[in-house]
Amino acid sequence: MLYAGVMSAFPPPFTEPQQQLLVAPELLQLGKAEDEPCLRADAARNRARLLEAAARLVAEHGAAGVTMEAVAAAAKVGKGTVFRRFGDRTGLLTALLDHSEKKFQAAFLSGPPPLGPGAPPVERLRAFGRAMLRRSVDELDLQLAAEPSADRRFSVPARRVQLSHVALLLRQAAPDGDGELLSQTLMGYLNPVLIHHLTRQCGMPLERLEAGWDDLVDRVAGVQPSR
Amino acid sequence: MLYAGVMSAFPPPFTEPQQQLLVAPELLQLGKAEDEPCLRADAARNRARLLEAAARLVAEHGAAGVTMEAVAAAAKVGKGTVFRRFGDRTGLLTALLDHSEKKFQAAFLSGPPPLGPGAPPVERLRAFGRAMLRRSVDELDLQLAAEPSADRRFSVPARRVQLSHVALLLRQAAPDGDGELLSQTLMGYLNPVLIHHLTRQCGMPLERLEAGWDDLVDRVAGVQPSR
DNA sequence: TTACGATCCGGACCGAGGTCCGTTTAATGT
DNA sequence: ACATTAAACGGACCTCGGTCCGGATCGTAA
Repeated sequence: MLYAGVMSAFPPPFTEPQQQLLVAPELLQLGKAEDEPCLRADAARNRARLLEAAARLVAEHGAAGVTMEAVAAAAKVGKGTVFRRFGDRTGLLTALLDHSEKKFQAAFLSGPPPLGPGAPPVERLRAFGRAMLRRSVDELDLQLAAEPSADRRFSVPARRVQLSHVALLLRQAAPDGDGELLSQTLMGYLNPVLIHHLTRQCGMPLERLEAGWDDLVDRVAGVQPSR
Repeated sequence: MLYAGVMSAFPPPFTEPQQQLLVAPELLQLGKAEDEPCLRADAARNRARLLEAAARLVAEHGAAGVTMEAVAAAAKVGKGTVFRRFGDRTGLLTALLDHSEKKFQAAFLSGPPPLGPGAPPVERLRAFGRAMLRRSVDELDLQLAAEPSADRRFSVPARRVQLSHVALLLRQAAPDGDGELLSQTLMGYLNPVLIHHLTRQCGMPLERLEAGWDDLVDRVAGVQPSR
C-alpha cells in the first residue's frame, strides 16, 4: 500500500470532464462524458468567479502568474475549491481555453468548407493545419501553460477529437498506410510546444510553418504536386 | 523585480553541460560545451556517488522514486550538492542516460552501416528510427521521467544531435522540401512520450511502430515502394 | 417550515523541487 | 608548512501543487 492515497482525490470527485465535446463520446471511445453535471448553485457561482479570476490573472501577469492559491484568493474562495472543481492546474487552464476549443471544433466538424465538410480530404487537412497553427500562435502562452503532464498528454479530450478528425480525413486521403500512426505524426507537427520553439526560439515566420504543413500533408497523402 | 531570484541559480553555476557530445559543438550551433570542467576532487567523488545512488533508486523504486532528497540522502550528501551538480531533476536523470546516449551517438555517427555512414540516406533513416524505437522501449521509464519541461524540450543537446543527423540524411533523401521542418516531424514520431502512449496505453506492438516508421520515411522522402 | 443527506467549502497540512548563504575544503602559490 | 581563495558543501528555507477532513450550505421531501 505504498501509494495509497495517490489515486482517489476527494470523496465524491466531481471535477468537470475536462472539456465539453461537440461529438458523441461513443464515437471516440471516450468514457461517458456526463455533460453538465448541473452544479449546485454555490458551486456554479464559484466556478464562474474562479474562471473570471484566472482570466484576469492571465491578462495581468501572464499564464505563469496563475498560481492556484492566487486564483483562489482573487476569487475569494478556498484553495480546495479550485482543485475540487478543476482537478488540477492543467484542468483550470484547459477550462480557460474551452470556449475557443469548442468554437474550433464546431468549425472543423460542421462549419463551412474547406475546414468543415464539403471539401476533398486533402483540402480539409490543409485547412485544419492552418487553423491549428494560427490558433496556437494566438493563445500560445495559455496553450503552453496548459500542456498536460506526459502521462495524460494523449488522453486529453480535445486532442482526441482533433486526432480522430485528422485520422478520418487521412484514411480518405491515403487509404493505404497506417492511419492511426500517420495522424499522430501530423498532430505532432501541430504540437504547441513545437510551434513555440519554431516561431519564438528559431524565429520562423508563420508562413513557413503553413507551407511546411501543406507540403507535409502532400507527402503523407502521396500527392505529387510542385515537387 | 517580481521575479528577482528566478533566473540565476547559484553564484558560480557550474552544473555540467547536460550531456557530452561526440561531435564538435560548432557544427550544431551549440554554445561552447566546455567539456570536462575538471571538477575538484570532492566534487567528482560526490558526483559519482550521486549517480550511483540515483541508479540504485531507479532499480529499486522505479524512476518515480528518484526524489532529489532521497538521492542526496542515499549518497550521504546535502541536497544543495545535487542541484549544484545537475541543475535540476531532469539534469540528473539525463546524466543517468548519458552513457547509453553516447553509445547511440557513436553508433549512428561513426558506427557500421546501415546505422552509421556507408548506406544510402533512406536506409540510414530507417535504421535510425528502428534504433531509437528499440532504445526507447528499453529505457522508457527513465526517458519519460527525464522529459524536460516544455521550454527546454528542443534545446536538450542529445535531441539536437539527433535532429541534425536526421536533417542531414533527409536533405540528401529529399532535397526538395523544408529539411528543418520535416526532420522535426520525423523526430516527433520518435518522441518517447508518444512511444509510451502507443505501446503501453494503446497496446501496439513494436513491430507496428517500426513498420510505421519505415512507411513514414518513404512518404516523406518521396519513395514509391509497395504502395 | 423543518429536517436530513448529499454536496460543497475552507484552509491547515504535506511532499517535492528549487534557492540561499554561512561554513568547510581542496587546489595553488610562497 | 602555511596562507589564500575560488569552489564546493549542507541543510534550513521558500514556493507551489495537491490532499484531507470537520464544518457550513444547498436541494429536497415531508
